[in-house]
Amino acid sequence: MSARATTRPGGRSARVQQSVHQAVRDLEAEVGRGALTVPLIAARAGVTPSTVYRRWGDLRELLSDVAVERLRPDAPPADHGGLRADLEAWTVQFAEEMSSAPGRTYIRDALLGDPGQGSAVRCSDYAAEQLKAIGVRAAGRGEAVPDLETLLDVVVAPLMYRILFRPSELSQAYVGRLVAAALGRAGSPSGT
Amino acid sequence: MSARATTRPGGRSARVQQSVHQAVRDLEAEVGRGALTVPLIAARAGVTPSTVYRRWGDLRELLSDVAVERLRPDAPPADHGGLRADLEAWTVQFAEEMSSAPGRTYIRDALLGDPGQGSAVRCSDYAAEQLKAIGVRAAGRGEAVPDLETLLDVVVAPLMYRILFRPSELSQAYVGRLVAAALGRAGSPSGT
DNA sequence: CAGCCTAATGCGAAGAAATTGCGTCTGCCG
DNA sequence: CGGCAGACGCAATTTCTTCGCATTAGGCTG
Repeated sequence: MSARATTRPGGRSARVQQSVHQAVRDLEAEVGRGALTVPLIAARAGVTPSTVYRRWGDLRELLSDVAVERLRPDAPPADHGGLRADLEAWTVQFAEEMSSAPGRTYIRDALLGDPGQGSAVRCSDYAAEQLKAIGVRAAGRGEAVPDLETLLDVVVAPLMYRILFRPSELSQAYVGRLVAAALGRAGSPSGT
Repeated sequence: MSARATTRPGGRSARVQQSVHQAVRDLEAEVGRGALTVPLIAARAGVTPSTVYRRWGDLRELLSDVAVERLRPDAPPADHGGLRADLEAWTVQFAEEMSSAPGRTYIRDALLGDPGQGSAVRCSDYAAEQLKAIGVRAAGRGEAVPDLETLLDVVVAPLMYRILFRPSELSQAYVGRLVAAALGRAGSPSGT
């Protein structure tokens, strides 16, 4: 599950976590991701390596923790006045962010670092929350809304599959087809 | 791209590669995946650690290489006399293999161990080849065959997304719905 | 078939990273 | 105000990683 904020903000643990996270982000930009090591990060954060090892276990879990933070949406999905427009805009932005070089790195870090897959679940939940918000808003307008599971299957899953397994271009036309396919199934339940 | 067989079978390089791969498989079963280290593997394989580092770079790439081998299909998809039956059987088997504990481990190793994503592409190609074989056979029977890209989007992608990001149960009913969705789109092109 | 030539491996040392025990300190709670 | 549990710093030890150099295997040419 990686390290979450266990103590209140202002406590020492919280300060250490924040400091280490910041050190990772800084060093990622300065020396590149490949050159990151625990001792290096610890030195920048002003803590000893053993602290990092005890809190996060190893470098991968720490990077996973940081990556999840970066993948967290910073705002609710933009409102374009209609389900199709909202969904298209969100999907385009999502595809661009995730298929970019940094995006791919964050996804891989998030997936790789956490043995219990907790990080991966959180990533999926982020997308699900955004889609759900779009759906709720559309339902408020009286529109027929596709099932959340269907959206994940038809829109998110193909995008992520191509990003992870087939590093090719994701054309806007392709993204449009995914959205169209999702809307064509409005209301049809999927489930697991 | 990891290390491939560069010399002919029987050469020393080939022997070393085979020996190291075998050591990984053996030790994975004996001490568990988490306890694997390069020096340990090298000792078992009868080579020096530096040889492993030179050929594979690091432990992750080596594990990625081995994982891809294990994910390679060992036989063409079974023939059940019809497209739907073939597709359903293949999908069920694929889902079972990939969602099992070892399957998930191999996928993660293959996916995340290779910086160039060459391993991931190979994994995707394996599935694509199997699906293509099913399609060719069905076309020979005169059946309408779904586009390969559509199959990847509608069947493979959702399965892999759930396996990687949402470690929940993959019910046979869910697999059946995926196949049904794919057949419902027979012939409609997708593309990238 | 003999001998060269490239590339991969073995070996060993040096440097870096990971792990662990123990003492200290912070900050929460009675 | 004082105790207590958990987290951190420090330092020694172990293990992993990298690198230069010598050696050898195997392919290739004459």
